[in-house]
Amino acid sequence: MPRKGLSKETIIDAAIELIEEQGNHAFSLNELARKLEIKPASLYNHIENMEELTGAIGYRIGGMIKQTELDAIAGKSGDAALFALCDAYRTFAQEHIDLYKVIMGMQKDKNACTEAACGEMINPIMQVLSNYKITASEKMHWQRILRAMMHGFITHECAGGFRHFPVAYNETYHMAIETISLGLHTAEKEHRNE
Amino acid sequence: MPRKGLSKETIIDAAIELIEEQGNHAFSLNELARKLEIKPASLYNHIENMEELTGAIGYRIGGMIKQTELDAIAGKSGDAALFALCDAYRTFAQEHIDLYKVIMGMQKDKNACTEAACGEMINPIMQVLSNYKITASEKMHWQRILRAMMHGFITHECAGGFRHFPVAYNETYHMAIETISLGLHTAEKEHRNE
DNA sequence: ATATTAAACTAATGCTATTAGTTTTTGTTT
DNA sequence: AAACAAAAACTAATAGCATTAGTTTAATAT
Repeated sequence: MPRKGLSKETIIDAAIELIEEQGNHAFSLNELARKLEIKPASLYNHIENMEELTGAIGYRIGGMIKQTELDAIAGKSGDAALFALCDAYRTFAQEHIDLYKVIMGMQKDKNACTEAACGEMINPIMQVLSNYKITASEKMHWQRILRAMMHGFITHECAGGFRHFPVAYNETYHMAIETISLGLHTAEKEHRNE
Repeated sequence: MPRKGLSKETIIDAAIELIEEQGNHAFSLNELARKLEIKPASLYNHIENMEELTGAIGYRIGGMIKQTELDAIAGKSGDAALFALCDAYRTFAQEHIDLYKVIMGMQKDKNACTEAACGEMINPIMQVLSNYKITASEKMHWQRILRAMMHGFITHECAGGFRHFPVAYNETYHMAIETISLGLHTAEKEHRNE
C-alpha cells in the first residue's frame, strides 16, 4: 500500500539528514515533507504529531550516542574507559551540534520520549562504572552525576555560557572528569575500610 | 509620551508573571499583549523581536537566581557556603520551573543574551570559591564545573532523565556537591605540597 | 475483476512572529 | 494658548507553523 517506501524509520532518517544539513533551526514538517517529496499533511499517516516525531528523533540520537560511547570504551577499563566515554560524548555533541540541540529542546517538555532517549545512553556508562568497586545503588548515583556533568558542560559550552573567563574548555572538562574519578576512587577506598 | 506606563522593564515584569501563571508553554507575544491590554504589534515599540525579549527575560531570571544565591550564602563560608549555594540554585529551579525552562530554551540559540544571563550567576559562585585556597585560573575552571553540574542535574531531573533507577534525587545531588568539595580540597592540598 | 485499505492529496483553520502605514496622545516649544 | 514633534498606540496584512477533515489514488488481497 505504500506509494513511496515511506515508514516511520525512513522519516526519521530524513529528519536527521535535514537537521544536519540545514540546522536544527530550519527543521519543520514543511521542510521535512519537501525533502520527502510529499505534502506536509501526508506525514500524519506515519507520525502522531510533532512532539512524538521529535521524541523519536531524540531516541534515535540517543542510540547514536550510545554506539559512539560503546565504540570509544571498547577494550578499555578503569579511568581510561571513563575518560574515553566522556570525551566521546562531548566530541559527538560538538560534531553533531544540531542533533544535540534536539535533545536540549526535548528537555523543556517532560515526556516519556526524553526518558527513553536518556535510557539509551545509560548502558555504556553503567558498563564503565562496573570497573569500580562500588555498590549497585552507588552506580545509579554516579551514572546520574556523570550524565549531569557532561550534559551541563556541553550546553554551557555551546551556548556561550563559559565565555567569561580565558581558560581553555578542554582543560575544564578534563578537570571535571578527574574530579569524578577521584570521587569514585574515594568511594572504593571507603568500602575497603568497612 | 507613553500612553500607559509601559517600558521594557514593565514588559519583562509582565512576561515573567505570565510565564509563572500560565506556564512557559503558553507564553507568546499575543498572550503578553493581552495581559498588558495592548495589541501584539504595539510590543515592537519597546522590544526588538522575540529573541531579544527572551534574552532580556533570561537575563532577569539570571539576576533572580544570583540574588537567591547571595541570600543563601550570606554569613557562610567553606563547604557550608558551597552546599548552601547549590541547594539554593536547585530549589529556585524547582520552585520556578517555568522560568528555568526559559533559560533552557535560550541555550539552543547561542547569543550574547545567554552569555549575559549566565554572567549574572557567576558572581556568587566566585564568592564561594574564594574561600578555597586555589589559584585564580583554577577558580575559573571550578566555577564552570559547578555550573555545568547544577544545570545538567536540573535539566535531567525535571525532564524525567533520571527516572530509570530507584535512588533519591536529593542524595545524588548531595553526592555531586560532595565530589566537587573533595576535588576543591584536593586542589588545596596539592598547593600546600609545592 | 473487485473490494479493501494505506497513503497520498486538497483545502481550510487558527496559531505564531513580524512589518508597513496610520492615528492618537502626550510633552515640549513657540 | 497653539503648534509641533515624537513616542506609542492602532489597523491591516504577510508568511510561516502544526494540525484536521474530507477526498482521491494506488497497491494489495480476495
